Amino acid sequence: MEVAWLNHPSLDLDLSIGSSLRLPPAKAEDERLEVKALEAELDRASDENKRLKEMLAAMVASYSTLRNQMADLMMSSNDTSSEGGSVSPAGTNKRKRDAGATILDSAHQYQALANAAVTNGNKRSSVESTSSEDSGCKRVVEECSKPKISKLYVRTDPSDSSLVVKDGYQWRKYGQKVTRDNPCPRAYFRCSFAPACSVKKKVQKSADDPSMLVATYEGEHNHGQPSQPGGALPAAPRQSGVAPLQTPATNKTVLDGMPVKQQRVQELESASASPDLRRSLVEQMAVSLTNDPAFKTALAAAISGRMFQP
DNA sequence: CGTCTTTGACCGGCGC
DNA sequence: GCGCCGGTCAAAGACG
Repeated sequence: MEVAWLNHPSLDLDLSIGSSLRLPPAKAEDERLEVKALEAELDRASDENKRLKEMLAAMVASYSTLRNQMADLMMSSNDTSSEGGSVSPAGTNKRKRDAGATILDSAHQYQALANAAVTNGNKRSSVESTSSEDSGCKRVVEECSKPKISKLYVRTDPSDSSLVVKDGYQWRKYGQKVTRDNPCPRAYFRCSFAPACSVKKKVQKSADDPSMLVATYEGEHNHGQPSQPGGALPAAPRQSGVAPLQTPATNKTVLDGMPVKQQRVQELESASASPDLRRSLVEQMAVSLTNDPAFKTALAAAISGRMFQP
């Protein structure tokens, strides 16, 4: 992964134009006032520029750190698969699923970086995303090697012990276990909307980040989304169906790009969409956009371009 | 009263 | 074969 957008020409935010605005001393008083106003504006722009550069530096540093950690994790994963000695804190990584957990955590760290980018970017940017409101719904979907298995990462309140991931479907909890590699319990859910639906869901807090819920979907829904606008939706009092953010079994990823975004826009434009649905769709679109390098480049260009506007 | 959650027991796969 | 561990079952209780 490259950070080529950081080298974008429009990201050269160095403002050294103050000296070119000096006026001859024989100007009228109103012109002096105008010059002062312009200088004040320049000062504000310079401060803004300074803050933006600090944010960029922090983001690059975070990215470098996480990339190094990712490389370490990948190397240790290879080591444990080729050698008997394991240094994993989870103990003996003898089982195949442990290797998968390592990959999962790596993806988790990349998502943490993406979330940090969203948060930092919204502090000063004129582009605001509802996902920065920290409502516990920053999500990303990672495709797994196996078909019909998908993972969903949901940021939630660390103090919230409920393992509920609102994805628009109706789930029935049928078990809970404390696994060896994670002190947080893992909850097992089955789709309760259709009795014949074989989709299962496992939800567990991340061992590294208690504020991150990891939902693993297995199987494929053989019915529509219960909370889809216009669709039949039985009352689900305990688990308020919010937005059908994705169909887990289809392994559609929000990172894929425009087709999903266009679909979300169409859903957003639907007059029958509930406020919760629209909010969640906006959140998903924001996450999707922040994972798009082209969008980042355009955003950086817009920010830098705006600063030089009169 | 129907549905859902909780939780201990049970089952099967895997490694030693 | 035994023990560990993840996943599932099912009875009991909670809730609206």
